[in-house]
Amino acid sequence: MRKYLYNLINPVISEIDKESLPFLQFDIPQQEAHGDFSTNIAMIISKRLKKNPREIATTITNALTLDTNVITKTEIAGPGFINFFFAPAYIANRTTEILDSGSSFGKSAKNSGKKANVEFVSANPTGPLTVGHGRNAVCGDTIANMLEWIGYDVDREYYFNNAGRQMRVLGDSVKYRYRELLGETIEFPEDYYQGDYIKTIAQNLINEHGSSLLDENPEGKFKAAAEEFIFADIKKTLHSILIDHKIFYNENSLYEEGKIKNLLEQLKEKGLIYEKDGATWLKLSEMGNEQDKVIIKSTGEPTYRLPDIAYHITKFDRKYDLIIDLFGSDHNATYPDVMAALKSLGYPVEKIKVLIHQFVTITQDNQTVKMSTRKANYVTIDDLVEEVGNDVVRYFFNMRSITTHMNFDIGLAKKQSDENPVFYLQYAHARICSIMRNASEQHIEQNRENLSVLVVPEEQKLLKKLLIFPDVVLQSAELYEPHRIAMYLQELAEAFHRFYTVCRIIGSEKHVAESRLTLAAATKIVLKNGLSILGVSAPEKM
RNA sequence: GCGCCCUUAGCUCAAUUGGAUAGAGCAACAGCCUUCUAAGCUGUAGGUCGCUGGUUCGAGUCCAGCAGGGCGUACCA
Repeated sequence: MRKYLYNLINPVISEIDKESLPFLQFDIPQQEAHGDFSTNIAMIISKRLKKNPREIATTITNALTLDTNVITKTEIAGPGFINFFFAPAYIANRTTEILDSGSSFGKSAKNSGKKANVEFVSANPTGPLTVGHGRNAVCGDTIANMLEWIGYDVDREYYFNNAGRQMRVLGDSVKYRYRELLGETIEFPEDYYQGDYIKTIAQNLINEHGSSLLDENPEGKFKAAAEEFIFADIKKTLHSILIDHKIFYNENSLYEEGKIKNLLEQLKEKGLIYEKDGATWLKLSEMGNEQDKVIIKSTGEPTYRLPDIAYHITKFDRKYDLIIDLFGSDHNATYPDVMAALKSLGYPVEKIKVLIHQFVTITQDNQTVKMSTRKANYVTIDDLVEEVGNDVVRYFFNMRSITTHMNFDIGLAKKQSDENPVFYLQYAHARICSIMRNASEQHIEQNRENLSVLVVPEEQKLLKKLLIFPDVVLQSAELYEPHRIAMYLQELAEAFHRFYTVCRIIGSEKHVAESRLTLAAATKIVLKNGLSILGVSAPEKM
């Protein structure tokens, strides 16, 4: 419908003021009285030509020749908006497009042939995934889904590091528990990993090796066992909320494949690093950032910046057209350094989109819960899924903009799971399935021949909602904003529930019943498609 | 101190990217089930869009300043 309008207006605008053409766009007015679409182009031209916008709008509308089967009327309103009213029958007949496309209604080939990489979660394997990781995990996966819907070939990637201090402490924590379980009296360090899973890992080692590992280096079998155990747990957790990364990229491989060494040589060659106080510094101040930072400590160990830069170079080497990094706000100070270095090395950094989500504040009994993996003070994603189910978890994290500092009340989430908005959407889907079952028993069949009978306001509202779905998907994906899909589905479900209340199918006149059933079928398709982007199931019964 | 983010109804959050009368859910109140699922629908009430200026046809949205909150600001990741 937008395209139709565009083709209609375009020639007229070209004649009045070619320069304004790029600004031509059509919005859906908030108020129904303002029509199905509106454009502010007259106001834009007005600014450039210094003419009265309403006069320009009149000129435009007078120049149009309308097919009243499609557009019944136009009007000029307010300061100079032009509003368009589509013919109800025309709208009703668009339903067939939804039915024909089915499970691919809403998909676009806009980016077909392009490859995207979405890096998310990327938590080091030191403990189970917590509710704190939930937002990153769910939003990352949903963004990947959205990109697939607009044509990208998407790789989901998880970057981790099993070499640093964190992991050393982890291995040592296991060894302490190992000795403890073998009867030794130990004093477990306060800043070591306190979680019970450490004991489980130690017990597993005892079952397998007995006491033969007492002389083993904590960084050897202990760390390896911990990493393996915890990673298996993380993958299982992610899988339970429908997340399966294709690539697990280990920082170690950057060293093993000589990528770190290559990078250092490149940086040296371009004069971007220097030595001071026994450490190697990156000249970030010359790249426009605040201050120089250390990339190799005086101990000879690199800081995280060096591997991070090398890692991102591999993403360029792997020929991605779009590279998405999803971080929590605690990383917001680190990526500008990496970006600056990549830019100085001549990489096309505009292909990288860094998305920062704000933290979810977890509250329990009116108290803020400060999550800490070290202190084993956390609520895990597993706990939450077990309590409320993966649909609620996925919907919850997807329903708010990632820029919002979201609040999550654990008690409320558990208690009010029945009232969670996700059920509102799923209920609409289940209702449709139920109608279809009943209609089938009554021998009412879908029929596209008489769709123009769908002119009741509730039918028209629902139809219009359905038809904008592809636009919503495209916009959400291009803005990397999953919550827009969730908001849209909420509105769609509302439109359906109203339709359901006012417009009966069984018992209505044959043509009406058949057409309404067809409309319900189209609604079912869109609900299911939308829910699948969010990773939420569409139940047949509730 | 500096950087990024946030401040909208009692609570949790939207707002078509600068559009017309700022909207949902929860909580509150009043209604609607002998007909397709009441996990639903209808209605009432609830607002100085943190504050002050500025930009323009038009500002919750952009700019400046101020106040409050979150996250950072390492030779940790």
